[in-house]
Amino acid sequence: MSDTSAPRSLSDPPDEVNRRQALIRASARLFREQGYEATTVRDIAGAVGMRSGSPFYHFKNKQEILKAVMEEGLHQGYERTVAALAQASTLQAQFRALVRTQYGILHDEGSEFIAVLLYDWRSLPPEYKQEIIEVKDRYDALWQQTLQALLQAGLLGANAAHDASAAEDVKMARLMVMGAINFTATWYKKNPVPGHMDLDALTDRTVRFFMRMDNA
Amino acid sequence: MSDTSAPRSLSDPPDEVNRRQALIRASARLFREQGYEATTVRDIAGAVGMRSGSPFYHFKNKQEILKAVMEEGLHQGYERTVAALAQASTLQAQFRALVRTQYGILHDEGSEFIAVLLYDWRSLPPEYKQEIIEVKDRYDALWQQTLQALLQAGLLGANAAHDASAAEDVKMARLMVMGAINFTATWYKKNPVPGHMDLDALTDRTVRFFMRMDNA
DNA sequence: CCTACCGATCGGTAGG
DNA sequence: CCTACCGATCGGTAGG
Repeated sequence: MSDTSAPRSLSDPPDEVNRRQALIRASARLFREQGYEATTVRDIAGAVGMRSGSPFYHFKNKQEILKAVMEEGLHQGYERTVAALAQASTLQAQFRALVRTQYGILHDEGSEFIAVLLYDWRSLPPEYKQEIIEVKDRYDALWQQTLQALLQAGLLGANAAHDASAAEDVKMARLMVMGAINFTATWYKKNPVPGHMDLDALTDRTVRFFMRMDNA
Repeated sequence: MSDTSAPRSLSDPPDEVNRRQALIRASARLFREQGYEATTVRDIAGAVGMRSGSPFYHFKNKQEILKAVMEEGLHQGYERTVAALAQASTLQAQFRALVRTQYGILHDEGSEFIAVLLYDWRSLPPEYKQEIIEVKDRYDALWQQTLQALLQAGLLGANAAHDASAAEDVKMARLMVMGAINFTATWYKKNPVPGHMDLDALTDRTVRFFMRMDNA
């Protein structure tokens, strides 16, 4: 239905793609707040000023909306992470960039896609999971390189590298660090009061906890 | 409906409480697999051999079942953690005990309650959240003591204690460590193949990553 | 705890 | 993208 749409002139497609994007963004916000199962197609339609049947003009069913939200999250996350890493010169700066970017991806306004990926994963039909996992692997690979180098330098975690930082150790380190960061989705709240911890302060504390600082 | 049941002799109540427990256990398993919203009262009833209306003899609505699952998890978790801590003599042994116990609570067969608490939190009605939070605070306090001592001794995390291990630092350390552990609920799978990492191995790796080992 | 049932809602579709 | 609609299912209840 979306790959065999009628031929159209070069001037009218933008709107259709914008409506689709609006649905994805609104869905992400609603899924993030209420969960996928508790969110109604009518909720989604209403959020963008449509009637209840209209989202099915853009997606063939509700599950495809969920999949699109997750794909959008991985796409944005990948781009933001690559850009952040490119700005960092030292190994330590790279780690800080990874942490700060992940916090932004999880907590920035309008950036609810990855939180949905994490917390509504079980609602995604198995056929779709494979596709998403492949994209997610490329995303995780961005972390793997920096963490591998940090481990080898003895700068990550409580202990100096044991052997030669086996691939298994790097993976475990990534799961621990990303797990701690991703879990902030369950407890971190933004701007409740002026004095509260913002994402930069959260990044500081996180980096300090996981990475050796030796400012000596 | 449940607080004004008919007066009964001292010999027949046990069964009623057993049926209620069976509902809680079955619900926990179903919620863990499918999520609260995707689980039907009919699913729950069927899992314990009841008809669809019968769970409402034990709970006044579906949300009360969710609340009961979470309360059961916190109760069991508290007891298991206290027992594990009591067995540990050194500070390091206490940390290992906390980690291993939490992994058991999250991944042992028949122990799905806390995973439900973590992943279906947003489905719990706000009125109930307050009650659960109070119990959860006591649970978290069990971690706080050990982590505070570890931080002060410079044994936790990548850096030696900075100031005097402020309460904020202890809380942050707990959120990071428990976050990493709790997040295993999303990726760790039990006994897939003989050679796979079991909970003891997972504990080893976790402890080694977060706590200074100095076996010198 | 069962039988029988109900009102409400939900995902999705036909036909324009 | 709307109107109008449908079959299925869901949480919950009455009455025993």
